[in-house]
Amino acid sequence: MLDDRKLAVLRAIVEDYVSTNEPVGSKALADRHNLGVSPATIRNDMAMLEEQGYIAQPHTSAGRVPTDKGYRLFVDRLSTIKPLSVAERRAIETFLGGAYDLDDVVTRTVRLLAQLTRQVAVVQYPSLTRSAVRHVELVPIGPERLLLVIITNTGRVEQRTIEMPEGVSEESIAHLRALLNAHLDGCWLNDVPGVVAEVPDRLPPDERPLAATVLSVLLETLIEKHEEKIVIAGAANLARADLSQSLREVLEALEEQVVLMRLLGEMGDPAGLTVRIGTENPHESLFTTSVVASGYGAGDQTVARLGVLGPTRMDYPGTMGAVRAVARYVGQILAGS
Amino acid sequence: MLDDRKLAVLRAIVEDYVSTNEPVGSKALADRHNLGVSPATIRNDMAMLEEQGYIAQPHTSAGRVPTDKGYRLFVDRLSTIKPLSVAERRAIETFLGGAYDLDDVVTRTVRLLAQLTRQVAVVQYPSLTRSAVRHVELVPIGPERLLLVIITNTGRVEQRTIEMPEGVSEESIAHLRALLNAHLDGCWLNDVPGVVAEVPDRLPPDERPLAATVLSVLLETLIEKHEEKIVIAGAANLARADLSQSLREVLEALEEQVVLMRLLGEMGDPAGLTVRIGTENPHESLFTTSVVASGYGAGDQTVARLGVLGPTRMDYPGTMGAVRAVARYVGQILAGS
DNA sequence: CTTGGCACTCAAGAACGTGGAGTGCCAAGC
DNA sequence: GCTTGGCACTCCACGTTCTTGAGTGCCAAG
Repeated sequence: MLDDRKLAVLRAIVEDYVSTNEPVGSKALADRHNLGVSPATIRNDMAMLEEQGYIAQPHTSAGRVPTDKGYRLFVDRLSTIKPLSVAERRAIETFLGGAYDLDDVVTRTVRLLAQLTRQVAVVQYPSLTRSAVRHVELVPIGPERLLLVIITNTGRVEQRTIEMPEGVSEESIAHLRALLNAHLDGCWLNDVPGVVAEVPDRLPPDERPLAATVLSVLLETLIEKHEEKIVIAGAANLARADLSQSLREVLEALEEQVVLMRLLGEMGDPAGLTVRIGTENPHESLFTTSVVASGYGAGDQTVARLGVLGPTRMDYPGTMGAVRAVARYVGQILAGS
Repeated sequence: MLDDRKLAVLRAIVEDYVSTNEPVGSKALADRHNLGVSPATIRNDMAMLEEQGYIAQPHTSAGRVPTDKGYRLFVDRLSTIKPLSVAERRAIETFLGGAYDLDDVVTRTVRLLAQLTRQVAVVQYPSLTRSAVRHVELVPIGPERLLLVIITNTGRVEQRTIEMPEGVSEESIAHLRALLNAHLDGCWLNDVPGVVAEVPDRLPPDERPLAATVLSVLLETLIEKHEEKIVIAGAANLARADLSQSLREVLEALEEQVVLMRLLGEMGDPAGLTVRIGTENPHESLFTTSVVASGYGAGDQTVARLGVLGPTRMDYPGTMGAVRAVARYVGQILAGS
């Protein structure tokens, strides 16, 4: 159905369209790529490609533009991920190497990705649910207040202040802290609720009110923060790409946490690269955009996702290379720290 | 030079232009506002206002548009800050009331402000330098690591991990912690370096290496985080306002931390409302925009700033009302928590 | 199957006209 | 001296028309 030459034509169309942003005609194709055939032949091929839905004309007597389906075929079968240049790799290393805490890693990553791809970058914080407790701390601050700090093995630190019942002794607090750490150290956050349920029983009755308060806040924190944090950068790059009328919709969508979550969350393969093109996206405002995303994490394990969003008319090989490289490098950083 | 009627005309021009987004002519003015004079008279007044630079025509035979100077006069002398409606006040209270930690307060505030004004909102985190230490905590995590947590009276919590020298005992850590808290509690962050300098002298020699490490990290944290954090929301509102060609520039400017800092930082009166119009802004990309900002803080003391950015063609009275109200309310929240 | 030729289509841009909102100026009126 | 209606003038916005040229589909010959 689609012989090699037709595929070559499709590839050429995608490449030309991406670089020129103008519908590409048969003559231009014959000139710029040496396909070894005449424009007329290419026209025949194009007619067939159009019939099958891989390309379309904005109007009669205009050149062809790839459809979502065309981009999909291009990504799946006609392109190879483009490795980064040495300079780019070096830039990543120096830029991310200087980070000194998780916040810093994440913000640097998102900016780097935006700059590298010249598109909108989206990075999800390492998820709590896929992390384990490294340490729990209870710090009295003032007579009736306590600070609860939870540190995870992904370097994330959550804190909440707690109003204490009156008349709680230092020892009770120390005792509870010891107990919590004994039970929770290394515990997957998913499992925390189960483990924690039995803690009050092991305490003397007079310490139970404190424990109840602290535990309810602790669980609340884990659940509420389950709503995971996402940062974006490079929104200005959207203005460069001429999504014109839909630009505002896209910007609005990007400000909704929920949409962003779905954007990254519903990607197929959790570890590898995923590309979602145009109408494949989960939200109507993003039908004119594509998303290239990847999981990342310390070692093999995926703890969160990152990616970029841009017009469907996007340099897929380059973008995919950048996303993959950044994801890997962030993984190394997380593993090493 | 400018009698009352001319000022009334200017006010009417600003109001009409803001609401219609079209150059306003003498006839429209006479119709919509009852100035008690004929269009011809208004034309004379307009000629004079133009001569003095308060208004301008986009081209001959078009209506008039306020200049930056015109807006300035309007803001300074012709308008009064518009108090929020009861519904709006209630919305602020319920929306901000539910916040449970500083991060939450700040993100809710910025979103609220964006929604209320339908513009881009900018909120600066309460600055460290203008805060005081409330508590310092040292938490051992793992055999060779320590977590340093600094809690300020503005609710901000900073944490850093520290690589420990080997063979440090629990007691040494507890000792250092006690000493730090004794010295630093209530201490202005500005004064921390001075206070901290003498701490090592009071320790037995074998605890000094630990102290040195911890103190250097502590100081580093205070200095580095001096670079203050800013969050924005509502960028999509920029697309609605038709800054058209400059939209991209504005978006780019908003992504630069430095520009944002200057935007809020260089405003005059630290406590009250400040308005900066068009070319009064510190960055060329923002010459088509105006900024309405205010300090906020617990009690009287200003610990940071917040504000909104929009086209110069902006509803100043309404925006100023919203910014002032939100700033006050955030102040109350900070004071109460 | 490929290719050159050819008639056809249609968006984009230039050229042109025109309607109307808005102005400045002037002379008459209060 | 300020205000006002009248009036000529300007010039943008908008619609119409024409032209141009890139690009197509089809066909008959190679």
